Amino acid sequence: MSQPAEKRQRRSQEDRVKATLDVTYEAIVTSLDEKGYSATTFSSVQAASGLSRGALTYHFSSKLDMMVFACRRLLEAAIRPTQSSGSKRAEASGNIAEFLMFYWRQIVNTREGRAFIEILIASRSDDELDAEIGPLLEDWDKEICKSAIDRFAATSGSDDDVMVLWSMARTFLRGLVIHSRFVNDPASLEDMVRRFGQMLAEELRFRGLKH
Amino acid sequence: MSQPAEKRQRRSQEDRVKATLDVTYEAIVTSLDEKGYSATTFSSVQAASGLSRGALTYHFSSKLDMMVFACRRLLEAAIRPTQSSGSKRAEASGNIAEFLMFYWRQIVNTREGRAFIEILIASRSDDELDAEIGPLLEDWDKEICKSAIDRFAATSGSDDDVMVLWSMARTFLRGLVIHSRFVNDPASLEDMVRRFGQMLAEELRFRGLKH
DNA sequence: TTTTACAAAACATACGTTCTGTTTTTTAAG
DNA sequence: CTTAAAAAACAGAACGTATGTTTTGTAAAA
Repeated sequence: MSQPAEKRQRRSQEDRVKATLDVTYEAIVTSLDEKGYSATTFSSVQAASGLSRGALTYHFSSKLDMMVFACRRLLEAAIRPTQSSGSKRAEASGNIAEFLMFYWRQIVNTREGRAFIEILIASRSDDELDAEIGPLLEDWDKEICKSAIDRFAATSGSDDDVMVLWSMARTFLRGLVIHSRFVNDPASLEDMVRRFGQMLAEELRFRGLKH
Repeated sequence: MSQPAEKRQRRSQEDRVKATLDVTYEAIVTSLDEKGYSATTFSSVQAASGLSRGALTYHFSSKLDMMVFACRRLLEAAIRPTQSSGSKRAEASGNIAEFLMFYWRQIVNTREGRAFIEILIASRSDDELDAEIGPLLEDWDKEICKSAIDRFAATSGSDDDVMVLWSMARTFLRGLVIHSRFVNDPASLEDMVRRFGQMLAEELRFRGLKH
């Protein structure tokens, strides 16, 4: 039988694994966002990825393993965009409210953001999951607080205030994902982001910028 | 065999059903809080309630039914305490921040509050659940907004602002339940409640009280 | 005596895991 | 450069368990 020239090319093991893990990650995120944590099964990831059950069980010895893997990548992905061009633009404007809207649209209210919340909620009741990702979350939170201090200054002048205020902002945006259950209009959620942004702007400014 | 005099007394059907449903409700809430939505099964509710499988399946034709029942009661329970003595005391102080702390401690960060969040998150991915409770949530949200207008006034004078601000407060507190995954110390969560209460107090005051 | 309320077993299904093959890449000898 | 053995990557079936639901049987109240 003839086989297409561009297919069946020889790939290194490294490339094969990377491609498989990338596809798997996307499938897990999609499934978490659309079906939730408990309905994110080997079967659902299989269906969303097109991979075989064997491929999944080869790379992940258990569902827990799979979720820890996804969580690690999600944590990385939630740091990277704040160093992107969109972020820089929002930061350059000096407008805290605008930056918060960027954070809502590009980080929290995304497939990845919602998938992350599914894992967070699941870890509340799943002791094994909590034991695995708990330390990761604490470390990540500290890192986020650190980079918040680099980016923001509080009107009070206190760095502790910066950490508390930015933690509050993230807290609020995650709560907004839940609040979406009560309202039909996404615009009203963005109104709340704007409103919170105004309140936050009273307490926080970008470092190195005159107010 | 002798049977205790106080037991085996004749009860009306109505009383029997009420007792069974009350016990079931408490068991569902406990299970939702401690095990999460997906692990809240007929078995787990059975174990937490001491009831038989037959008793549960008699009153609830499906798990969905059971959750809708729990959701209805939770929504009622989330309105009642704001008319309690503790609430009145916090309100009488005229201190918005204090009232928010009351709301956090007595409503959101409770077994019931966390159980409710489990249902909210589950309804994000469960279409059948969403179809059942979606309308309930919208109605309930409107009721909450209404009573917020009765209780609060915005410094801007706008009733819409009252609704938005109090929705934001509830949103923040729900987000705080998620944020508890990142921090070990419950006190730091309460610090955030206080801080948000300060910000809220700039925008909101109790009606009928001079500021 | 009929209906309501409860009890408990039976059932099909879907899950997480384990296992036995097969293909692909790597390693290393000739 | 070829080629055979070894290892890694993948494919898919098999297994035990727990879930939601249905069914059949019993006790209490109307």
